[in-house]
Amino acid sequence: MIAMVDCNSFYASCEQVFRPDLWGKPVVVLSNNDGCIIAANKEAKQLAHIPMFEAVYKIKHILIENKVTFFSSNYTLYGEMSQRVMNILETFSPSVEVYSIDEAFLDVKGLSYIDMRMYGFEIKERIYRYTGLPVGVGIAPTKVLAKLANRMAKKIPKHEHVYVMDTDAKRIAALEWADIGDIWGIGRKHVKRLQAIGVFKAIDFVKLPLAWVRKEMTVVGERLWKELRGESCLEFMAVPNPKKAIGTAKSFGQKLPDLGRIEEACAYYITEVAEVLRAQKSCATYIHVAVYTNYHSTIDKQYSNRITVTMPIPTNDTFALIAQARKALHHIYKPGFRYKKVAVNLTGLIPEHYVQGNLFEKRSKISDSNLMHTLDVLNRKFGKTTVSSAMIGTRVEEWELIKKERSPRYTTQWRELMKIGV
DNA sequence: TCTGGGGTCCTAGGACCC
DNA sequence: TCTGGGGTCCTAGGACCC
Repeated sequence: MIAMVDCNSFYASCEQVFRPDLWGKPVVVLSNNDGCIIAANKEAKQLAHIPMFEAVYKIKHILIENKVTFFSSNYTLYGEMSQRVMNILETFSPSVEVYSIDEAFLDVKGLSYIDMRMYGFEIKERIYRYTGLPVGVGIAPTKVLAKLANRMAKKIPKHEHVYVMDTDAKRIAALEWADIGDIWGIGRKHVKRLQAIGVFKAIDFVKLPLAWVRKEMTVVGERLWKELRGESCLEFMAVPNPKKAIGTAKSFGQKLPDLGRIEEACAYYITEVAEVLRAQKSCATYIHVAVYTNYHSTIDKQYSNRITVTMPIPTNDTFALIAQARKALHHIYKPGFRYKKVAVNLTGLIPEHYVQGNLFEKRSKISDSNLMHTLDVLNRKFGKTTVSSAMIGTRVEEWELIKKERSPRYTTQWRELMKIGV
């Protein structure tokens, strides 16, 4: 059996933990740049028609009329709260797969002597008591079924956020209950095609011939089909695989016509991704750089372009990566446009001790790992850009993201601790 | 004026190798 | 008349997830 634990309206719940005055009230969280809605608690979902991913400026009046509190996203806070939840889960099973910032699978196959429903409630209650965050727990024989059990735990009130699918009769009942689009891994496109041939419920899907599923939905669909029938196909990954790509692509706070600011933003993003790269002890072979104008705009001239460069020797040296990214950017930048976004992506990631040198470059010239290590230590201790490349410049506020309504970073900054009383 | 960001996996087709 | 067969690597595009 596998348990699936996931936090309810995670971002909104994190905000509410530190704001008792908002308990029971509608709360939404906005995307980077305060562009659209990415999370809403159940009060906000009930209250008004608030479509997820809707542009904020279009529905701002609805939010204000309904007294919905909105926050800019505060990933520092969410990441740290997530860590707390995962730490608690580690005490429930020796084998935990952290699937996303707010979800994890627990391998519970060795716990057959325990009452699974009690176990689920214990998880739910302990996490709430220790963190203030509400969670749902679904327990079932496969991952896809555990996801489904988790959904039932939350959607069917009598289950009180804990549901155990431990018999075949319960599995069949679940498949009869679930719409095809409720199944993890079946997205919009497939829902349309399935409905077109009369498949509306999960039970209809598992009755389809496997050959059809394989042909129309590839091996991905085949796995889902088998998992829903109780045959486990998705590997349990207690140890995460190293990332195959590390990238970032953020919109600017304002549109930028000049190469200078874009170069600075690009250098900054490279600095960020290079830190992640070193944290997983990898080196990158390729850098992809792309620029975009605002494709929503009807008045701006549109342009976007991308380029891939190969590093002479795979590296995780921030300065070497910035130098190459800068050259790449010069290739694709064209004057006369108002740019909205620059994206950088590192791929061809290999473990740092497997890096193959080449005859013509001296390795020490390409990378100085002591320097990088010192940089990481300093920035971790004293703050993000305590020591960084001068390419980043000093005009960060001219391109950085807009976050007007960000809550305090209660758990990671002394100056932003929660205050009680007057 | 204002519309997110970071990922994974799979397949087909082209280029190339022996 | 008749022009092989087995393979790898890479990229772009599609679909999906949170």
